[in-house]
Amino acid sequence: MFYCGLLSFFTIIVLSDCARCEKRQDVESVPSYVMDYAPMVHLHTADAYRPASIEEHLKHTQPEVNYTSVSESPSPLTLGNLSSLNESGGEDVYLTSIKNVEDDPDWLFGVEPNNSGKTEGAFSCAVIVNDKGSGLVDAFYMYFYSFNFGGVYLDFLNVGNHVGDWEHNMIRFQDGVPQYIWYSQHSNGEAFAFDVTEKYNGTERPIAYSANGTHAVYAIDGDHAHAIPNLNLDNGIVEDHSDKGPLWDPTLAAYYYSYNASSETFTAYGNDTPVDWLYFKGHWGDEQYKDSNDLQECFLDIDGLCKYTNGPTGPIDKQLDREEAKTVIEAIAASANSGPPTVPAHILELRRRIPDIPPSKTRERQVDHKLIIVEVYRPTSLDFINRPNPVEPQSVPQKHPLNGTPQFAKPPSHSFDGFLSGGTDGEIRRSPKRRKSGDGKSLDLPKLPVRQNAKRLRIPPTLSGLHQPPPDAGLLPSISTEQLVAPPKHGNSLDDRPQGPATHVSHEAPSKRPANGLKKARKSKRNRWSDEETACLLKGVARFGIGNWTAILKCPDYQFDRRTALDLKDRFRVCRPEEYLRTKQPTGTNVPRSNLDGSETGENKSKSRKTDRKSNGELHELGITQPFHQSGRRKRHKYTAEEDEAILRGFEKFGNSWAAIQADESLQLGHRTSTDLRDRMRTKYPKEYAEAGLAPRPEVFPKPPQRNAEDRQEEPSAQREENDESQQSAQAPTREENESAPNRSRKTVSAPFLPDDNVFFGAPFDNDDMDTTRITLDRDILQWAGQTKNGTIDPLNSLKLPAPTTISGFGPPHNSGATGSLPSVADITAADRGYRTDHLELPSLIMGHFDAESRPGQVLGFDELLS
DNA sequence: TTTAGGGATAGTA
DNA sequence: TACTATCCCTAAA
Repeated sequence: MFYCGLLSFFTIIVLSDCARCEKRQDVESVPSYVMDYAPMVHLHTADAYRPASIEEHLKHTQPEVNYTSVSESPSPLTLGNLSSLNESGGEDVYLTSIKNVEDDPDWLFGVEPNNSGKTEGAFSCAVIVNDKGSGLVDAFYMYFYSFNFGGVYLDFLNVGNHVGDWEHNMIRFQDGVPQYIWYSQHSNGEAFAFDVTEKYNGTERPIAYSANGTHAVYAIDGDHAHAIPNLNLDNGIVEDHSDKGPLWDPTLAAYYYSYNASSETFTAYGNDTPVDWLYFKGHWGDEQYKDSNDLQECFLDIDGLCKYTNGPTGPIDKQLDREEAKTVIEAIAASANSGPPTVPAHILELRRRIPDIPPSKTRERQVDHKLIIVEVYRPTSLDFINRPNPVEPQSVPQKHPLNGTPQFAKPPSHSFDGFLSGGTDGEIRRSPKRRKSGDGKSLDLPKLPVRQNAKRLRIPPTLSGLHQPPPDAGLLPSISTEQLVAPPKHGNSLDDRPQGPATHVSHEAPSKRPANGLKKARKSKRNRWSDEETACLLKGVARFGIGNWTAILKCPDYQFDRRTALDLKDRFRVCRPEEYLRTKQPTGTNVPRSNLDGSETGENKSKSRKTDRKSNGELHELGITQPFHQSGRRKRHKYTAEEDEAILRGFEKFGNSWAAIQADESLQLGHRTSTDLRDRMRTKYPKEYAEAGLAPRPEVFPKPPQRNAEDRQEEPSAQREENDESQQSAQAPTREENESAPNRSRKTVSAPFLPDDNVFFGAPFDNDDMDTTRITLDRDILQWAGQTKNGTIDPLNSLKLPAPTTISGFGPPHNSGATGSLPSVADITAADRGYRTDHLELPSLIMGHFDAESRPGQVLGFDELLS
């Protein structure tokens, strides 16, 4: 922190390195294996509530007992004096938000991890090491968030929100070797043999998935059934959702302690690390709001189904000295045979009022002087842990859910040591269902379940490539008359897409068409956003996050009128300027929704028309009650001169071994990914990149060539210079160059451009006539293609494209007859890549490489086109 | 596991 | 609206 403060003007590289310095200084005494095996946490992409500064949290809360401020509390409250509150009420103290939490104060949202995974400036993790002797060490990785959003159940029930949220992983080591790992989930959790868990990027560090809003920690991503605290519903009704969102490395901004269980004392590893706060016995958030509180909503007035619940207690209450296996197993076994079941009153009440709620599935037991609720039917925790893999049969080799690597193939052979006795936010809830193996005291841990949707559809080899425009597809004339529209200069935008299959022949009156068959470009008319479209956009952003424009655009739930992803972004920027700007602000800053109510005051004043901005009230009317969250995209970081220099040096040293460049410590590029480095090299040093035999990035949509000197003269000189430079440095290599380029595994074949004096399809036309838009093909075209083989062209064998049946003039091609359905190459592609399922897109005709002597009316083979 | 190819989005003019 | 830089996804080696 000290160094960061002094050198704040330094670059990201330095800051990043500083983060490592901090870590090293603070953890010198921490057992190395505690660091080496520390979890990496995938936050949920859509989660608005990120890890938060433990210290900062205190600045925005005040201690209350029974909804009344504690008069004798120290001021200010700090991590160094927090435990003094134990004198004022102990467990009854609630650190209560000073401001209305529904005004979305900044601190509630925590801090987005930076590129290094660090919550910059926010210590949001406490690592607590309990050395139990005889080589047995439990390491707790406590994660702190300032707010827990309980989620919406049954589509209408928002319950379980609370200020403050502590979750954790615990790893049990034997002689420095990790044996088991525990993931805390609500009032319970799961344990796995350490070896079977997913690891981070080639390291030994296990991955933990933090659920959206609740921050429950899971071993795999995807959906996870769980229970509303104190209420059990059928499996699947209530779910946590986790995904591979931003990576958080909790160790980069953490406090480190050892814990002596016999004396119940904490000792900091770092000299300046505050310790006192760990002894605080109270709650880290507000006490459950009373029914009379405007913020509180209890479903059917049932106390167990309230929107806001108590804030949690802290690390000291997480049972830091967990029991040995035998004790726990015996205790649970005993629990299964004791007493009649007791259904909590609020569940009975709910059931009485809602008859179709499933019958009671809980039983309460006293175990180790604690009340536990046993879930009779729903498999959770122990049941889950101790059965063989519940998802995949044992005989089926396990595959990695994402890349097929058999990381989880190891059979579950580890015995369960039963450190499950703790790790709860309150009472312990366990299932009596369990399967013992061996002597009944040792229980097998399962393999991790494989994500249900892990299978990835593949494109059949013969059609592979159809999902991407063939590099030379531009040689073929457009086959869609509806696309024969001279586009704007760079008409590659998605709003050029027709809404239906594009192979349909236009029925437009011929008189409206110029003689060359091309429609004149329509003057772009302003396409105003309708209220319906705007509502769709806002709902889409609430659902997919700021930045997932394409996902919103493609979602069939939302209707847009010829919009592009860019349009969506621009519109959102107009409707909610401050929230959009939040994406551009430094990590960790949040614009509270209270400042987004449409009023234009102070710094929030926006240029956008007030009528276009959407107030909180309007959002509420759309059912949007939560702040918009970010997409999982990393924040952009401009490359510094130092980085560029280092990349160039690295490239000279390692060539295109980007991973080696990244890993070279002397280059200080570890904060960029290897692909980032490739991208930057490709962008910044196209010449060097190309000279090394690497294919420059092809134009996504080839621009029309400069046809003659006149055109060039009209071009602004600066632009021309730029083009000249880029042509020299980044121009696609010629075929010869391609063939001579060494060590190139993939080559880019660029569409050849017509020399200046060539004739274009026999008809003169100006720039406006040139079609640079994508052709959008209906998937039926493939069937058509299959039917259109003749002696000259086999489209599927050449470009896998239908060839035009005529090239005379530019009238509608004779391809309108095929309307049958092709099952699904498009679907396969779309399903695989998340694209629309009804179209395939190809670049359209730009400048055909036609010889002036080509004969109108003749079908040319692809080879002829190339020749 | 790494790189290549190229699409998507952010940011700016 | 246009354009580039950066980030991202995925096929292929």
